[in-house]
Amino acid sequence: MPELPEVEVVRAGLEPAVVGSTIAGVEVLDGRALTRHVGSHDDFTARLSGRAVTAAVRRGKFLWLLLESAAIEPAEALIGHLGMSGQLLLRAPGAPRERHERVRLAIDHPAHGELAVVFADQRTFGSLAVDALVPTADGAPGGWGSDAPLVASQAAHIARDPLDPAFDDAAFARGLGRRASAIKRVLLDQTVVSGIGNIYADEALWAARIHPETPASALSTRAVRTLLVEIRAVLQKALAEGGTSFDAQYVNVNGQAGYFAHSLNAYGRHGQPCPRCGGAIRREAFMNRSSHYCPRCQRKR
DNA sequence: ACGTTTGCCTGCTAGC
DNA sequence: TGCTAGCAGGCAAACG
Repeated sequence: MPELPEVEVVRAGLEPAVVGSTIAGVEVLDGRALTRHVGSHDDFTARLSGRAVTAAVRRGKFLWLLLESAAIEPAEALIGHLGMSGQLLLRAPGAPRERHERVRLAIDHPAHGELAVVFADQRTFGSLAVDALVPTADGAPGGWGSDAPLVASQAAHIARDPLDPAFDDAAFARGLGRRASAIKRVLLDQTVVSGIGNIYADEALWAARIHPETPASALSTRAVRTLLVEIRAVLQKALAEGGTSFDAQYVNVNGQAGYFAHSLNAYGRHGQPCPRCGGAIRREAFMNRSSHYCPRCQRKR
């Protein structure tokens, strides 16, 4: 389940291979991978063919490759979202098809030669699109990986993520204060703060000792500050460990799993002892998914 | 056969 | 009356 740390691992892995390369060929094996592309599959292919890649950028869980744009205005990007099970893999040219392979790009790099960039996705919630770039609202860089104050239009409504230097802590606190919804739902709302999914929401709330159903507006200033500190800590630790992998669904660009699953304190640990107090971690249905928390050290209200 | 997982969309309400 | 923001529920798809 790729969230910010997993997507950043993918971006960082892609960056040295694709920046400076030219897209030499595009194969669309399954059109469902292009559901977010406005235009036909042929249009997608035509817009990418021959284009040079100048940067690999990420905001929250969105990833985009800036495309060189001598004559094209506004400038464009190849934007991707991995959804639940999407993978971007670097392979040798002519490498055998991946299981659930949807799109393959052939790239040519002046220093590294030819390479295949493969988009594979079991559940097809992920997608790729060629998208126009728009100026950022605050004039700051669009995301990690580029200084350009541009963001892919499909990611323009997505808030900055908590590891973004331009993330506005005060605006985050004001946003929580306006919302009566459960804090967990608000953390999962990518227009409030991006990059957090079910795993890191549960982990950050556990670390901050906040019950997932606490109304966001009921949190004290101090609790909000603690929560933000813990969100950043868990995201950074997961990033350092290469992300969280439970199965083959999340891997880096070389197909390798991450190690953060060993560091989880709450997520997926229902019935096991809370590492802090020894009480049993509880799992509850919430928003069509599961919340994992310690009822003893994350008291409601 | 059903539960699991994700972001996003839709339709509703409240308030200015 | 019309707009916006907040809100909650439900959807898509594949796999075990």
